[in-house]
Amino acid sequence: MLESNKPKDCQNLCNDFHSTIEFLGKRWMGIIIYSLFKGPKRYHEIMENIPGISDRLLTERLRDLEKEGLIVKRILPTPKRKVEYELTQSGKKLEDVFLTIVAWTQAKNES
Amino acid sequence: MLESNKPKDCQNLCNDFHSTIEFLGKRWMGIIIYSLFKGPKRYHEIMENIPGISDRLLTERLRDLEKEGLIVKRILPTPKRKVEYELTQSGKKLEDVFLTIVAWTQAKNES
DNA sequence: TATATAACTTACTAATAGTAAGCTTAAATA
DNA sequence: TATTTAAGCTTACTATTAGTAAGTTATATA
Repeated sequence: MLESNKPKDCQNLCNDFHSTIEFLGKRWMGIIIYSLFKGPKRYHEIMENIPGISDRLLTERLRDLEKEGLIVKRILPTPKRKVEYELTQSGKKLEDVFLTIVAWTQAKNES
Repeated sequence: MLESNKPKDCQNLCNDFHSTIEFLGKRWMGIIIYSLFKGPKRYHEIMENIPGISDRLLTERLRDLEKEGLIVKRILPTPKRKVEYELTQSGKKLEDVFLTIVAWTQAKNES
């Protein structure tokens, strides 16, 4: 997904930016990642953290994130089926990006 | 737009992040802003910079950006109708965010 | 006068998101 | 033992958003 739909005549910087923002910008994507910064979470915990999201889309986004290597899914061998999602190293590094976005939003709302 | 659809039980940081990413994450939004970092551009110049975008969506996004105060539209009094779009102070400050995204993408692609 | 270009607008189709219901496995409770 | 409840999905369908194609207005040039 990060590979497809590349604009053809803009530079590399622009390509890097475009592919990433089109992926991270899909509905709910950002906030799903955001909710995992504090540590691994179970499916229904993520749902509870994100009012308004549907289970269908949550599943779809989690698959996208797995495919891109930003999260890992772990099925725990505990009684009562337990599935956990955790950010990979790559995923965790997005925290910088997210903090910059929050800072920008706050600066904007103050002025 | 930055105001609507707020999740109810996540903290302020999370609200700030959510509203902003849902706005910036709309299709083509990021790359339109990106293309204006180098300075004001005319409608068709933006189009030429962003292969794949349609004129309908470009117009729609430019209106959204105006409404949020991230760009200004300027109709120049030159012969041959000339319209220019320029980032506001708020808009220009997004460059930090964007550079962090590019840096993250490059780090990811290298590893 | 005919054609071209800039910057849109409108109408319509295709893709993506949202809603609602159902499925499966296991544990908890009656 | 039978029934209910919960987690983690899947499927089918509707609504919203994006993409495509054509039309509009005003000036400019051949």
